[in-house]
Amino acid sequence: MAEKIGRIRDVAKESGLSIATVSRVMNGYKGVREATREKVLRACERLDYVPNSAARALSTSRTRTVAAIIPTIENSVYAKFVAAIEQTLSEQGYTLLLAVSHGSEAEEIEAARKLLAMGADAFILSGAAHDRALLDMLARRKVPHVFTSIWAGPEGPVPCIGYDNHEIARSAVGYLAERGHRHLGVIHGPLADNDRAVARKAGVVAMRAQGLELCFEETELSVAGGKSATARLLDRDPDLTALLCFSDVLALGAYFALAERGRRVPDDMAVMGFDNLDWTSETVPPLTTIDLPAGMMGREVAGQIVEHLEHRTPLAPVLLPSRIVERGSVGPGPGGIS
Amino acid sequence: MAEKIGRIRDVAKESGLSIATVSRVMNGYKGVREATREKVLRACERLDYVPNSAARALSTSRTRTVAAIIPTIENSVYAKFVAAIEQTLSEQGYTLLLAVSHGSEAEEIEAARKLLAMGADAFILSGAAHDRALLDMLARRKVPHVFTSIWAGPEGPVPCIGYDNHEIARSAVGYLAERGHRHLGVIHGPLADNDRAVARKAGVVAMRAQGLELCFEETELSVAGGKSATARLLDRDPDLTALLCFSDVLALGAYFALAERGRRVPDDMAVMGFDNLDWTSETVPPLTTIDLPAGMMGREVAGQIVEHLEHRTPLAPVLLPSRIVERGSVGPGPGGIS
DNA sequence: CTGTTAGCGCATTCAT
DNA sequence: ATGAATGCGCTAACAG
Repeated sequence: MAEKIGRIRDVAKESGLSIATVSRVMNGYKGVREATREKVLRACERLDYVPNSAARALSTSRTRTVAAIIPTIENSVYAKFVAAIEQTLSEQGYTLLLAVSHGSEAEEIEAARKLLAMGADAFILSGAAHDRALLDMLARRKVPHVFTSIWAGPEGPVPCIGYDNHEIARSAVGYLAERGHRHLGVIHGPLADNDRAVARKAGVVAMRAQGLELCFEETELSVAGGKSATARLLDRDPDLTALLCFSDVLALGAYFALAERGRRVPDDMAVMGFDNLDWTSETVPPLTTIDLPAGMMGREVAGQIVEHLEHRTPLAPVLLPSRIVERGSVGPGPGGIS
Repeated sequence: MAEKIGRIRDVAKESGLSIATVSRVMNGYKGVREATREKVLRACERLDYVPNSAARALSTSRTRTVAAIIPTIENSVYAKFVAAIEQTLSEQGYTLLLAVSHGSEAEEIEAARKLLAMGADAFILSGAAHDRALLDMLARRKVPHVFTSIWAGPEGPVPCIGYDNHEIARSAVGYLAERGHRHLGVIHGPLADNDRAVARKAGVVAMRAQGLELCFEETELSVAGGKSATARLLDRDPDLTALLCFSDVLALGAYFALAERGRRVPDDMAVMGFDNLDWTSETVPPLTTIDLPAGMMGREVAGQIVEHLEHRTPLAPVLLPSRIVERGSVGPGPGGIS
C-alpha cells in the first residue's frame, strides 16, 4: 500500500456502471448479467484494480485471515504443520498470520493480542493449556479457535484437532516392552508450558506398572539436546537397552551420541523416535518412530476453520490417527523374543 | 473479528473526551495533558478497547504488515530465516504475512497478488530472479521490496540483502582443492527458478580451470535426495574423493549413503555442506560447512524494512559475511598436503 | 438486474 | 490542549 491505485469508483466510472455492480462482480454474486460482468472485469483489467482489503474488512468485519501461534518453526514437525496450514488457507483465499511463542505462555498471549488487533478471524493454538486471559480474550470477542497437537476428548468448549499423546507414548513403550526391553531411557523436551510433552511423559509413566525401569532425561529440543541427554543417560545407567525420544530430532542426536561411543543401533541400543519426519526413513539404520500426522492436522484444522468461517459449519473435534512406523532402529530385543 | 467490541467512540464517551483525543493517546502523540491521557487509558482498560486495524489501515493506507515469499519452510535454512524475520517484525509491532512458493515463479506471483491485495506494506523476496509481472506490480504500486539470499552487487533498482553464492561456492571448492581433492562430486537442488543454486553451480564451474574434475548431480532438496544423489555419484564415478553439497540437508543424506556402503567420512570421502544448520556440529564426524547467516539476514532485512517504513530510511544493500566452518568431515586430503 | 446511500472505525484537518 | 467534521474504499440494505 503506497500509491493511489484504482478504486471501486474508478472501475464504476470506467465501465459505466455503479459501484454496487462492481462490488457484486468482485464478490461473485449471482444476479449480474453476463455482459455486465464482462464489462466490469475488463475495466478492472484496464485499471489494474484490486479491492482494498482494509476497506472490505472494515465493512464486513472479516479479514479472511487466520492466526496460528506455534512454539517454534525451526527444527521440527511444526514446519510441516505450518506449511500445510499455509497451503490450505492459501488455496481458499485466506492468509496465514503466523506468530512464534517459543513455548512461553507470556509470549503467546502477547502474540495473540497483536493478532487479535490485526483482526484475525480465527486462531490455531498448540496444545490445550493456555493462559486464562488468552482464552477469555478469545471467548469475549467470540473468535473461533482450535487446539491442536493434542486430544482432550470430544467434549470441552474448544475443539481439539490432534492426537492422543498419552496413548501414543503408552503404545510406544508397549512396543519396546514387547520386544524385551525392560530398562528404558526416555528423552523429552521441556515440560514447562507444554501439555503435549507432559501427556507423553504421563503415558510412559503409566506403563511403569508393567515392571519397567524408566529413566527420564529432559533436554532442549534439538539434535544437540538429544545427543547430550543420551550421553548423560548412558553414563548414569549402563543397563539401558532402549531409548525412547519424544522427537525424531532428539533421536538423531541419540544416533550421534551412540556412534561416538561405538555403540550400534539397534544391536547395542534400540532407538525410537516421534514425529516421522521425512528424513527418518533415510538414517542408518532407518528410524523406527511414531507417525504424527502433522500435514494432515494442518490441512484438517485449516480446512475446518475456513468452512466454519464461510458457512458456519461447526468446528468438530478430530482425533487423528497415528501409528508406529517399524523400521530398523529397534531390533528383535535384548534377550530375543521369548 | 466477530463481536461488536469497544470502539473509539465508546472510549470517548466513557472518558468524557472526544474521539480525536482518544486517537491521539492511542497513537502516542505529544500534545496531550498527562491527566487526560490517564483518563483515556483507564477507559480503554475498562472497555477492553483495541483499535481496529482495518479502520486504521483504511485511514492511513498502511497495514503494519510485511510479506515474505519463500521457496519452502520445511527442512531447511529458511525456517531459521523466517523465524528471525517474524521475531524482528514482531518486536517492532509489525506482522508477518507468509507465503510459500515451492520454488515456482507461478506460485510466487499468485501469492504476491494475494499479499498485495492484503495491503502488505513491503515485500521480502528470495533471490533476484522474478517474473517481470511481479516486479512491475510492486513497482507500479511503489511497494518497497528487497531481494534476499543473494548478492547482485550494490547497484540495481532493488536492494539485495544476502550473500555472494558464486563466491562462496568458489571458496568451498578452493578449500577442497587445497586439501588435494581433484575429483569432486557436487550435489545441488533444483536449478529451475532458483538463481541462488545457479550462482553456486557457476561458482563451482569457474574453478574448473584449476584442473579439477567435476561431477554434478541435481536432486530434490532433502535428505533422501542427498542420499540417492550420493549413491548415483558413487556408482558413476568411483574416483571421487570429495562431495560438495549445496545444503547441509543434502550432506546428511550423503553421510547416510556413505554409511550404508561402509565408507567413512572423511577418510574414504570428504563431505562439505552449506548452511551451517544447528545440528551440523553434532554429526559424527562434525560437518565442515559454509556458514550462511540466515538469522542475521532475517534480522537485517526485517529491521531495514521497518526503519524504511517508519522513517523513510533508504533501503541499503548489504553483503552479509559467510565463512567456512572447519570441522571434521574434510580430512587433510587424499594424497596428504604436498 | 442495477443504482443510491448509509455506515464500518479510525486518523486528521481545521477550529477553538 | 481539546473537539467537530470529513473521508479512507468498500459492502449491504433498500429502491427502482
